[in-house]
Amino acid sequence: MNYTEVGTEPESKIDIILTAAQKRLGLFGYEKTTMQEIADDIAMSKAALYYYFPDKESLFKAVLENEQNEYFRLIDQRLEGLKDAEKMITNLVDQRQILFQRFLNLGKFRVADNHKMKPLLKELYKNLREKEISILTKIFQQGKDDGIFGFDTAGETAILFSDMLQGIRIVSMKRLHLTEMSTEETHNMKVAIQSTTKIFINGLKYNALHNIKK
Amino acid sequence: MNYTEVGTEPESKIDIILTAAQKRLGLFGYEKTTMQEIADDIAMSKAALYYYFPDKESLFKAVLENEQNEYFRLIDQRLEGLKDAEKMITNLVDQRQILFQRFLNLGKFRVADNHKMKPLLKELYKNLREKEISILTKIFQQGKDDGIFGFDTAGETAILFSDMLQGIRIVSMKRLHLTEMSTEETHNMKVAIQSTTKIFINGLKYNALHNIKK
DNA sequence: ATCTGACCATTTTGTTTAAAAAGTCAAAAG
DNA sequence: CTTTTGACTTTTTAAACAAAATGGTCAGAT
Repeated sequence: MNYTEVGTEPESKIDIILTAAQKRLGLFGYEKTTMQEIADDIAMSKAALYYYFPDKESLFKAVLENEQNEYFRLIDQRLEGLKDAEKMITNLVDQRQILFQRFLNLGKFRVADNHKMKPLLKELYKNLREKEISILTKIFQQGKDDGIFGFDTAGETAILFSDMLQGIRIVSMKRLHLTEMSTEETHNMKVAIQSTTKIFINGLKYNALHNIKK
Repeated sequence: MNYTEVGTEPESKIDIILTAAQKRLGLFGYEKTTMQEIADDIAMSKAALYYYFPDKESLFKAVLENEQNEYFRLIDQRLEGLKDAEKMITNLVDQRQILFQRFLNLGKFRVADNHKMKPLLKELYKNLREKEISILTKIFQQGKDDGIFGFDTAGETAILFSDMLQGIRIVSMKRLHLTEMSTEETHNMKVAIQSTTKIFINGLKYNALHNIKK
């Protein structure tokens, strides 16, 4: 099209590429998506893609970074205005669950064929974890300042909690077929995570009541 | 040797085979251990192994079942005489950690190359989990009866706790090289598990204090 | 009843070759 | 000057095949 669309922001070329790459990644995963296919999808030459991104990895890294930013944007939005540390935690946990669903659909966790993707994902995941722990640390610290949570250090507690959530997710996943995940199974996982979160929070409350530091 | 050793139980052939298989499994894992090698280790022909075990899988399954039985024997021993539910839980967690170390050395969790072992391990692991949950359920129920724990059902709580422990273990593992595990890293994992256990237990105590069912 | 060497069947591993995909670049288009 | 392209090179994957290794069997020896 040689005219600017009306009533909608003209997407930048980079965004067009990212969107196409995101679709392919979600449908087929990293290895089953070729640069040529992405180029064809948006009526571009493959060489043009390399004008915007130095290599395939950078392109898909950008796609995943987009996803990640969107997640933290939503988290901020959800936590905005909340004063109660417990509510903030449960909200974050819920949102995390939604992100997880998206990443599932996005093929991020298609463990089967992500041999090549691993180094890419590792770095990205590390970043995700760090940011999440940073948010959790603030919330836990606030809960301590308000006198409802008790623990030694907020940072360590945040790490424990984050790892625990991640662990339950993995264990739940392992118990079913990696290819599919029914709504019921998703629900069971959600309940498990919520129940454990509840107990964990109550554990911190117990500590506060009994002046337990560690 | 054609004489019976003095002062020591003459090991049965089956035990000799199992011991050799266990050593190899610990050093090299399932796939990197051949029946021929085991046979050579104990100066036997490969065919003789097949006289005692119908196939490779059965042999290694027997090895792992041995390990598992040993674990539960130690658990029973440790819990014997304990009345306090909290102490029982922490004891079980400690013992579990030791089992995990052994299984690590034994190559059980060498995720890298256990493609073939999976069906075998899956069944065995399911059994381990069920027994463990059964023990945990009893302990939790006792804690509830004693009025120190609060929850809806002991069984569900046991499952949550078991999955949580397993999850933390996996997450800790993932963060380091699969091939090696230093004593420091082992220690960190142990601390993480103990801390989380503490918080979980306190969460149940909190529930008891506040008459929370769910 | 226990064990063996020789044997078979299946899997795994290497090797070669062809196709596909990643990545480059000089030059064209606007 | 920025963006885009077709033609090109290099690297990676896939297929096909042969060779080696391994699991498993069996008649017969001890």
